[in-house]
Amino acid sequence: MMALGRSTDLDPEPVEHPAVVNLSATLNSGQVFHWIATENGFAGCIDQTPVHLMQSELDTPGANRIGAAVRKYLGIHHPIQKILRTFPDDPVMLSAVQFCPGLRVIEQPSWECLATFLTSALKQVSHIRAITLLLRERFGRPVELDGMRLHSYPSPSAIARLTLADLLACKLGFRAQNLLAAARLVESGELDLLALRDRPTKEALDQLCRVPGVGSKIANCVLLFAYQRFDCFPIDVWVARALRETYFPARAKISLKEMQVFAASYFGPYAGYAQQFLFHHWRLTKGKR
DNA sequence: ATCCAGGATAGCG
DNA sequence: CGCTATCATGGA
Repeated sequence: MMALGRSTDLDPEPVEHPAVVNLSATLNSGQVFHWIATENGFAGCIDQTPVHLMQSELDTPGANRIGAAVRKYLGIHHPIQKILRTFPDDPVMLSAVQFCPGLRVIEQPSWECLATFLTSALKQVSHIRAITLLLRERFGRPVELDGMRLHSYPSPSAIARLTLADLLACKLGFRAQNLLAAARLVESGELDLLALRDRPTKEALDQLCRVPGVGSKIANCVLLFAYQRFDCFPIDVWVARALRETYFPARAKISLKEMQVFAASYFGPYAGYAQQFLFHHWRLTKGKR
């Protein structure tokens, strides 16, 4: 519908730093799974709105005239230099940032984020992507963009009225029941994703963990990627590996709890942002994928 | 063929 | 508290 850089709405506050966002890295760094590469950018939906994102438009000087929804989604307003300065000054952190300085933590719609990470459990990024695109195709709202047919993520109510078999047919496996239960919790109002915005982090984590299939890791992902709680530090297999090998090299075993305690004190107020650099770097260099 | 993936959880000691 | 088996599915 609206391409980058065509918005006419006034922006009273110019972007503090020019947008130095690496679009492809950001959209393929395991925080969002539905963007489709095109000849000159990426096509997908921001919530219900189809958008064609282009690196070239992010790089042009007038980038602060990019549509407000896009700016918000991509975190273009994040004070990235300031954030980077809060990171611990160690060689591993440094090389992770140097590996991909344009990586950003984006801001996703809460339901979409919760649902996709529910389906992410014990799955590779490519699998999560396949599942997400299937769910969108079958149960999302179809929209058109530059001759392409895209789909928004299915709403809680759309999923709540499905059968288990519908979801199993999307390769969800043991995650199907969890997604169905989550959709019904949101649909019934028992889980209020809007209200989470105003709750303290600890309480929001507890609320999210009441959803079957959501534990510490996924809850932290949702708070980080949807609610912009930059101190939240999800620990998946890759980050756990990075932490063990880097900060506890002599120890045979290190518990998840120990790593959480360490991360909370070591990485600073933007620990979650640091975590995303570590994850991206580790997965792409140590994972040979 | 075997191992592993942006995990969570029940059951056990 | 910590440890373990188990849960589907597909790519490497």
